[in-house]
Parts: sequence; structure tokens; C-alpha cells
Amino acid sequence: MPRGSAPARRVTIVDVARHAGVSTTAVSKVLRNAYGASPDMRIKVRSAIEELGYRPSAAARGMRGQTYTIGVTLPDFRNPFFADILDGVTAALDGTDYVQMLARCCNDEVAEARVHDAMIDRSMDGLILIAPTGSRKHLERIARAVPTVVVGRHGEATGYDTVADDDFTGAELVVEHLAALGHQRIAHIEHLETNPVRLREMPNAIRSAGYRHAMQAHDLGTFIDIESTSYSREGGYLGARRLLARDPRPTAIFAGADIVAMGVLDALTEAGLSVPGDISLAGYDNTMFAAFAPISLTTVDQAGHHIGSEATRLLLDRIAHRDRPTAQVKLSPALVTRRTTAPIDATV
Amino acid sequence: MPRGSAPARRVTIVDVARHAGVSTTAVSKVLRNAYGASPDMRIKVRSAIEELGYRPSAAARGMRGQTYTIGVTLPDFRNPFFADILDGVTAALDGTDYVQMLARCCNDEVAEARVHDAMIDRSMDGLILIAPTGSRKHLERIARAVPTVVVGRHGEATGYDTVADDDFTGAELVVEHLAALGHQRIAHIEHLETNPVRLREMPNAIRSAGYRHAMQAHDLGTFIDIESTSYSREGGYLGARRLLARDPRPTAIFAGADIVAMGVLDALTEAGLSVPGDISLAGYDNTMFAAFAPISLTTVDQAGHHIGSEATRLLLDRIAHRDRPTAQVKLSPALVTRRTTAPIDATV
DNA sequence: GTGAAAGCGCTAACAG
DNA sequence: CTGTTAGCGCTTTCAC
Repeated sequence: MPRGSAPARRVTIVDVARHAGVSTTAVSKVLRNAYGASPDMRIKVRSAIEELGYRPSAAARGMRGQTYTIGVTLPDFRNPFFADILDGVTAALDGTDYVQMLARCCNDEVAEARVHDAMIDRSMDGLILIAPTGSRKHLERIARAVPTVVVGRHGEATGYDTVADDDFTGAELVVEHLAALGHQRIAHIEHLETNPVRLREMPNAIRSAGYRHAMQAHDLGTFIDIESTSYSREGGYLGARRLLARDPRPTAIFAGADIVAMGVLDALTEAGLSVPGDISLAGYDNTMFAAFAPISLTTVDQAGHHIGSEATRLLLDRIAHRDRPTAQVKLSPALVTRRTTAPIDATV
Repeated sequence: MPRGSAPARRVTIVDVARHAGVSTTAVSKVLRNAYGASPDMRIKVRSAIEELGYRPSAAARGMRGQTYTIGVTLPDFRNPFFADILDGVTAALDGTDYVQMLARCCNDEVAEARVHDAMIDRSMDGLILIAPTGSRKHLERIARAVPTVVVGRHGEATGYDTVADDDFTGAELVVEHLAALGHQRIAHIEHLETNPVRLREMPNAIRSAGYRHAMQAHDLGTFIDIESTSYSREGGYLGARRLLARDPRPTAIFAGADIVAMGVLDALTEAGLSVPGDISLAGYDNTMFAAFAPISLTTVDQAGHHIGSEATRLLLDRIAHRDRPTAQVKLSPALVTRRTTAPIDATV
């Protein structure tokens, strides 16, 4: 069953101009809501656009001006927290002429850089990089090429704006909550990080630092107990197995991410331990599945929607004012208490 | 803190040509691996590209030839099943010059059409539309403009290739499994669908039909019991509430999607019923959370990875051969038995 | 096998 | 306020 006619030639700005009896400049101006077109002309042009079903080619636009496209990169499509951020971006973009295009920027730095470059090659007007792992130098290179907002990365930044949730406080909230329930042997499973810059900038490292600080602050410094694995289900399983082998074993586990907590649950189930009866468990991210009835995980909510809309606001602002000073927005997380944490009395 | 120097001018094909001492045509040919460039020239050009750090502009390419970008649209970033499909796309694209860009095509048809048009405006070389809700006519219009593969949509198609999992069989697998466990009052929660075309094409409708057919085939026709809500957690909760009000109530519930099963679990927890002790539960999609220890949901695996790679293969093939006949690939689902389904005997 | 030159559709100077 | 014109960076004839 062969295709029918040849793919119809696209309607161009020239067709619209001819149809409306004006110049292409005029059409271009109307398209961009630019200065210098009479109301009368605007009407004529708009109706010609309507009648012909004209749509501007982003490729052609990109060669001279803007593409009205902003690129968003994120490391993982399975973490629902990122979906919240994207919702925020979408909401902030609603009513503007901008469209968002996404790409996943795998885990390793090389693949990530490739994705960022691909965005630049495609003439994005601006970039929102969610939880990038690349070096500061790399991020600055990207930001030199195109207006950029980095989400979920702490520390000073020179060429780009940042939006991040306060992971230090978030971790403190968890420890405080567990300590208030009477727990002392509160262990933490973190994402292994060795790079010194990332130790200062990546959310996982900040959470770990927040845990340590809060433990000290509650006079629980001697009970600090950290397993370094990875932010994944496997990482959680592995970390929990090791923690359960301790004697005495912890009475509470603070997993650095909800997905890690899922791995912890695997290990606890396997060991025949109940939550929170035998051990309390908290996660981080307030992902969708944390709320499911059989899981009901105590966790930290990061207000992803707000993060996304704030990042977008900053980006659009920077596109308009390329050399305003860079801004660093820090948002506050909130503890969400559910059924995986309980008083120590109940434990045993 | 103002930005430093002006954004450096991009390296162009002209720079590369000059640096290598050849024509721009030659560079272009090397870039596209086109015929008509000596090995010697290829080497010269490639090293010039390397030295200058040249990267082709997709916008400029898009005006004459390809952009090496394929667009993927999907309705929802929260359904982890789609992430599996995307992984398949990524894997199939690995090693090619193509890059994928994603966009969410909201729920309603108008917004969806806007997203599809946005993809075309941005000169995508091809489109993979995952579970689109638009009319056949709309899909055909898109496919006329650009090579298109539609994923997760049944029925005949004229201008585009399709890849879909056999939802009819998948639903039958679930019913067979439950019937073999001795269940008779097997209820189903479906996504409400009234549009006649969608009743023939959308996976949710096909699953429902498969359920009905399998019930008949097992002489359980009189026990057919369907609640029409939506494929969402709320839909599952609502449907389950209604089903639990029946007298007698079903001994098993087949939720049309895993996320629906989560809502069912909410309702069951609320009602103080245990799974599978009081009632068996099965989902569909084998999403990530179905495997979590506290959930351990019996479900149907759709081989999302395979779906994605197959769709990509078809798309690249169609980009190369625009008028080969359209293909319709149907993949087979598999039942994944976990701990939410048990023999009726165990169900008091 | 190679290169000169003509656009692709749009925006931005500039002239009227 | 309006139109003419010169590119943006690439691909593609079409000569050589």
C-alpha cells in the first residue's frame, strides 16, 4: 500500500505575504508581535495565516532569531519527582510561545555532554538542566552558548541560574523526626560520591552532610552509620543487607531516596522483618509510589512543581535579559510522615 | 555578576572547509558519509572538524536535508511503562546519528495536535507517537507530513506503521490465570471509552474486550462485571469502592492498568480487606512498582523495551524508504505471576 | 573526485 | 508604517 501523493510543500511566509497582499517583513513582524505593523495589517496577515494553515518553520527561524523552544534534560524518566518538575515547567510555559523538548542525559558525563550539545545544535533558546552530573566547567561552557538554568545542584555558579531544594534541611527533618520518635541508631544509605566538587554540589552529598550534622546536633554523633552504595533499588537492597548484619542493628534507616527505600524493603522482607515494627524507614523525594497504600513511606517532599515553574521563570527572564546577575533560588522541603516510621517503644 | 565575553561565534562548515583547505561541499559530503569523497579528503576533513570542535547546526541542516532528530510524544511521564519504551528507542538509536527529543502530548486531542505540529515545525525527521488519542484522520495528516510510527494503537492504518502489544491476549491471560485459580466472580475496571473508533483501536478498550471474551470462553459470562472509570489511581479507587459494595462481592479484580491496581489497593486497605486473602488482584503493564516487595502485583508484561526498539527500527526504515507498504507489528504480552493472586480456596 | 553557486524559510538592516 | 534585500549554515544540483 504505497503512500499517496508527494508530501505537500509546506506553506511559507512568502505564500502568506502574497495571499495577504503584503511583504514578508510584515508577516514576520506580525508573527513575532514586533513593533511596526498597523492593526489593519495584523488582521489581514492573521487571517491569511489562518486560511492557509501556515506554521512557521523553527529551523528557518533558528538560523536568524529564536526557535521558541526550550530544552529540558533529565537523568531518568522513572523518577516521578522529575515529572513534577516537568509539570511546573509546562505550567510556566503555558500562555507563552515557547514549547519544551526533553531529552534524557544518561548517567555518565560523556553521554550527558553529548545530550547537552545536541540541544545546542538544535538551536534551543534556553536550557533547563535537571540534576546534571557534569563538571562546573562543563556547565559553564553550556551556559556560555545558551541561557541555562541548572536544577538540583548546590554551590556557587557563575554563568547560570540555579534552583535547588534545600537538601541539607531535608535530611535534618528526617533525622529530627526519627530522633523525636526516640530512635538513636539511625543509619543512612547514601549514593557513593568521591569527586570533591560533587561532594559540595550534588544533592545526594548534601543530604548525607545534613544527616551527619543533624545526628551531631541531637547528640547522636556516636551512632552515625553510613552505607555508601547508589541511589537505586539495588543500592538500597545492598546497603540494607549490610546494615542488618550489624550488631546491634539500627532501629531506623534513612534512605537517601525513595527508590533506595524500595530496595531496603526488599531486604527487610527477605529477612522477615516488619516495618515499622522491627525497624523504621524513611526515604526522600516523595515519589508517587511512596504514597501507595502498601508502601506508605515517610519521606521528604521537594515541591517539584514549584521547582520547575521557578526554573522556567528564571530562564525566560534570562533569555530576555542575558546579562542580569545570576540568581540562586533555594526552596524548602517538607517532611511527609506516613506509616513506615514509628516510636522506638513500638520497636521490639 | 555579568556574563563575560560575547557568546563566541559558532564554528561553521566554512571554517572547517578553510582549515582543511577544501570546499564546503566536501565537508558536507564527509559529514553525511555521502558518495564522492576520497579517503584522503575524509581524513583531512575529519581532523579539521576535530581540531576546530565543529558541530553541525541542526537548524541549517533542517532547511535542506535532515536534522537527524526523531521526535517522540507520549501522554504521561508518570507511567513507568513508557520509560521502558523510551529505553528501547534509545537502544535502537545507539550507534546511529539520530537523537531523540520528547514531548508530552497532554490528554485532550487539541493539545495533542499542538504538540504533534510543534514536532513537525521543528523539522523532525520522523515521529514516534506513543498511545496517541487523536482521530485516525489526524494521525494520517501527521504521517503525510513526516514519517510516523504509532505505538499502542490497534486497527488498520493507512499512512503510518504501528507497533502494539496484543492487549486482547494479555487480558485473556489474566482471566485464564484467575479462572485456573478457581475464581468465578472476576470483575474488571476499565477506562471509560465511548468514541466508536477508539473502542476499536485503543488498548484499554481492547483489554476490556479480551476480558469479556475470555470470561465467555470460560463459561463465566454471567459473572462479567465491569466498572468504567479511568486508568488512574483515583479511577481504581472509585471502581473498587463500587465493586466492594456488590453483594456478593467479586473474589478477584482485574485492573486494566497497574496504576489502577494501586487505587484498588487503597480501597481495599480502607475496607480492611487483605490481598490475596480476601480478594485477588491483577494489573496490567508490569510497571516498576508492581515488583516492589510490599506490592508484588500479578500483572501483564508488555515488553516495553522491545516495543520501543521495534518502533524505532520501523521508523528509520521508513525514513529511508518512504513508500514501502505500511507495517503492523503486534507483540505478545506475558503474564507475571506475583503475590496478589491466590487460589479461591485460600479466599475463605 | 571536486568545487562554485543557488537556494531552503526566515529575520534584521536599511531605505523609502 | 511598509517593503527590499542580504544573509543565517547547510545541502544540492551541476559544471569541471
